[in-house]
Amino acid sequence: MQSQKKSAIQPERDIGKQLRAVGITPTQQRVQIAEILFARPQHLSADQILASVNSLGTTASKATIYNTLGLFARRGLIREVIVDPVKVFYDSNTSTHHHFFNLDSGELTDIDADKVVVTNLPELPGDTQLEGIDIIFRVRSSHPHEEN
Amino acid sequence: MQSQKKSAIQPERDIGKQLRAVGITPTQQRVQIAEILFARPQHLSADQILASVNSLGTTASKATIYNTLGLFARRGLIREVIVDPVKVFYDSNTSTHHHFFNLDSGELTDIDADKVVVTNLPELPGDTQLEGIDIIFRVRSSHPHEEN
DNA sequence: GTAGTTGCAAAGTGTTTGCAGGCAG
DNA sequence: CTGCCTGCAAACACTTTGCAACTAC
Repeated sequence: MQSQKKSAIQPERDIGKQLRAVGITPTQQRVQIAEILFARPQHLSADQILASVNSLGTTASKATIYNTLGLFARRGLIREVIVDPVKVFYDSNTSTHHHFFNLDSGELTDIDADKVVVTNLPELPGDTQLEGIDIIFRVRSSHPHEEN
Repeated sequence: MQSQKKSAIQPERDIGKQLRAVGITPTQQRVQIAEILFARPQHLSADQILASVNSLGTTASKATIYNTLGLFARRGLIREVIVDPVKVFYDSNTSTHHHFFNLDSGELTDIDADKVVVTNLPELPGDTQLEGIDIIFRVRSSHPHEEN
């Protein structure tokens, strides 16, 4: 009984544990940022996270946001999604999956891994190891569209 | 005989035609940029193109490089490759294919379309149309690697 | 107490823009 | 001649960095 816990009751504690589990000291700011990200699977930009953190009382600086996101990503807690030339998205869903990227709205949507089957994997260039596969379906909202 | 031409003899003329074919006025700079890009299938950044153009005698400004690359991409002459958060690559190979991206060297390599078979295409989000599919294999050079 | 973290502001990058002068047709 | 291009420099947006003050443990 003492090893059981109802999740979502004290998220802070759990998040602290989660961070420690990957060797990250759980500071106020990091826990705050993690709470926002891990609340549900989602795609957020550094800016959005900064805004969320600061609207929740505690503050974090831009520098800390970027440091923390980079750290989380290196530790595998989140995934960087590079689809927009202008900014990076951070995805709190780390299970294998892919994305729709709406070029008009800038919106990012998940695609279940089993929806896209990749066969015939190519052989890697000499002396490299695979870090990850990104599959992005670029879509546009269907209004008639001028090309210029 | 008059409608035959040995390619690569007067590339400028051909490129002029190619540009006109997609409704682009072939100015000096645009032809110059197109020549570099179309010389062979390759992946170049705006910076690299600027350097190439300027080392070839004719000059083009940064603004013109960006304008031209954007224009070429919209007209389908080249393809923008978004893999590096820091800069866009322009790919003069417009046939369907995918990429290896070496995170250590920043190098981009082609993968033939038939090497990667995607089955089970997901259905698009309501009211959108597919613009393109990007598949990127992120790899690292195989030296032991510290994570921090 | 001490290593590690944070915040601020300044610097850095790639890219975009405004506008005067220039070139293509 | 006229509208479209080009170049310059300034503006931009995102991200990174340097360094002093602060916090976790």
